[in-house]
Amino acid sequence: MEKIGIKEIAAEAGVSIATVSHAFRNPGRVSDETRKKVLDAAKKIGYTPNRLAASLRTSRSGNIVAIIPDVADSHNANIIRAIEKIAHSRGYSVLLGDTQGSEEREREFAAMTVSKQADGIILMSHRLPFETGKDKLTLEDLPPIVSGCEFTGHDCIPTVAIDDVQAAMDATMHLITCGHKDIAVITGDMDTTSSRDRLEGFRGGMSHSNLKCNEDRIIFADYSMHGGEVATKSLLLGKDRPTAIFCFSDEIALGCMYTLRQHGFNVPDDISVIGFDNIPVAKYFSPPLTTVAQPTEEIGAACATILLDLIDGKEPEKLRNLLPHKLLIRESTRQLA
Amino acid sequence: MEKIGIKEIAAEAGVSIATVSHAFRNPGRVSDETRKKVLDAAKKIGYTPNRLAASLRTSRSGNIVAIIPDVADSHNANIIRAIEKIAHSRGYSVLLGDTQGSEEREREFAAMTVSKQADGIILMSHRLPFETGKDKLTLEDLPPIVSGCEFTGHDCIPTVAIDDVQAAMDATMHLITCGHKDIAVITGDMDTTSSRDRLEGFRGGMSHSNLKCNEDRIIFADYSMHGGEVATKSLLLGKDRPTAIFCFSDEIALGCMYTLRQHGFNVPDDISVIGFDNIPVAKYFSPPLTTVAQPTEEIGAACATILLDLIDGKEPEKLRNLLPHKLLIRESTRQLA
DNA sequence: ATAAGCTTGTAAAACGTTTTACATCAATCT
DNA sequence: AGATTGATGTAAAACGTTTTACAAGCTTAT
Repeated sequence: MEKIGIKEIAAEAGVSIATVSHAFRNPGRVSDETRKKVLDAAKKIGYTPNRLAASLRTSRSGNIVAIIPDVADSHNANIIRAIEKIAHSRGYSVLLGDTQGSEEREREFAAMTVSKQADGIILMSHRLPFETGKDKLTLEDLPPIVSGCEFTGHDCIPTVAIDDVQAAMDATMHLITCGHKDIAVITGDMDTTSSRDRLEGFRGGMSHSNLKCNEDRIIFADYSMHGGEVATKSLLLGKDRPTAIFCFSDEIALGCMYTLRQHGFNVPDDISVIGFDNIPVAKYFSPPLTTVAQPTEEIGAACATILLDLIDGKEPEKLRNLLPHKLLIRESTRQLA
Repeated sequence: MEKIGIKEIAAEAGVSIATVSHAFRNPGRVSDETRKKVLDAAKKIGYTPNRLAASLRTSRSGNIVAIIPDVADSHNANIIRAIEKIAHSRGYSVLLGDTQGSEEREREFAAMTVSKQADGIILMSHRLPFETGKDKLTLEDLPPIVSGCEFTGHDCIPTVAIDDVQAAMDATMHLITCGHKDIAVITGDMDTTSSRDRLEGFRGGMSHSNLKCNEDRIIFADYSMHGGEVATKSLLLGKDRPTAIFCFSDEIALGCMYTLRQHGFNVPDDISVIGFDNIPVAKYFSPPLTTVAQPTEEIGAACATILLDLIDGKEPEKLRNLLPHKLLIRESTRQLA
């Protein structure tokens, strides 16, 4: 299997390498006749262009890197899948940047844009993975980047997310409407803006209904089933019980419901539980989980679309893209008698 | 922000570009003194090597591509995460190849090795993503590749998986030991070797126990919650019910249990359900799912390790790497009175 | 018949590294 | 002293494309 490049097919077709390149990239530039000659030669010899060489020349890698805390998290995985779908359809590949929450790894992955391995970044984190001298950044200071589901605090960065404050308020109001007054919260990682916003939404809902928000009822966890498990245990240590628990992710809710069951509580008879995200398993759970659905498919697609447009030099129309969420009332919450 | 490459730092350090390259890649090749000069200059100017250029020269992209049917599938996602972890630790990045089962996309992703975008392939599919003239392949005919969880039928390809036949037999024997005689099966995609092997294991377990295997009790589905849902509905159409259902994945089992519940059946009181994979949510489900655990972390790690060794030119010790599975008896199966 | 304008093809310079082969110099050996 | 060796630095050739600037030929307009 000897090397086979543009040079070999140029020889085969009896033209120059420039012509071969044009035949592929720039069809209008050559006559139909030569183009056919070239294409035939390429097919005959079995030629596949070397993307590395092309990338080097054009300084476009054709890759984007997705920086995510955890691919195995159901919510993230669904977003990633949507990202990959769009990227692929536009001829890009996606590099997986699973960080397990480590800022160091976020930076390593982000650095792929400077080493030219990637043309842009989709960032699912609340922090910017760069040393930034200044506070006030502009789009020009950064490689093409869009952030998903979290806000970095730099408003020059296009972001796609839902309105977490409003969504959390909706969830809270659902509980309150059901007659719940003593509501506990299990947050995600409070470094994230999503958790902070959701907490703000919760507080808003409570105060809007003139309900007191008992600080002891706010348990801090991280976004995982195990986090929900631990948090719920600590919640159950106290003497009295809340009548409802608002979990800031579905995974947390699953861990929470598991622990409640273990301690002999029935959901929703004894305690109502509401989740957040609407991961695929939520519907199938027992009881089916009431939750606020995020449009994961659309979020991923929007992230990818905006990023690729950015790479193509198109300014994004909006910097702040808020997609609609939706409260899904299933069977893990109930109307209080 | 002007271009900054090896050339600029050579100028800054007052050496040749060859020396700069050596200082980075080949420290022993230059004196400590010059090395320091170079490194200082690099740090001062803020230099990051262009990986594309290096890759072109060395014809090593530093990427591997993971070809998976669906990243959002919990079992796959966990394997991918393990792959990424090992790859990253060895300086490689992983390109996401979500195929949604499409052979065309499998081939597109596999072609990345010929276009030099990737140095190797981790294949989680039962079919080889190449046009192969011959039947009898050797390692030399292929780019570096290892297959995970499925067998392609070409035994020159290193594979890491569990012993699906034995694992399914273990699951079946558990059910039989519990006193079940009328056992239904919901398979995954029967194109896959995993499903075929599991079915074989099931049959083996039944016949080993002198139980008749009723073909009507075998329902074909695909590996998803929805698949489990549909299959279970069809299973419930018949007059009599099996006392146990063996689902070929946990996701199928979740869909199955959901549907059983919807039809008023209690698991495990009315019907026992056993899954396969031990995805993270299995433990948290209600009832906690009895299942056969796959060592996902180890599978992913082994795939990555073997592939990277292969890329480095090391022959794999074994072509067939069977990792141990483990039956996890939880609460979705019960002893028949 | 000359100029102007297309169309089509090409030579050659990039892109930013790595690596080979060679040059230089000092130290060591005979 | 001359030869050998080892350590260190460098020039220059790759790697496989894309793209610019130019050349050649042909058509059309004047």
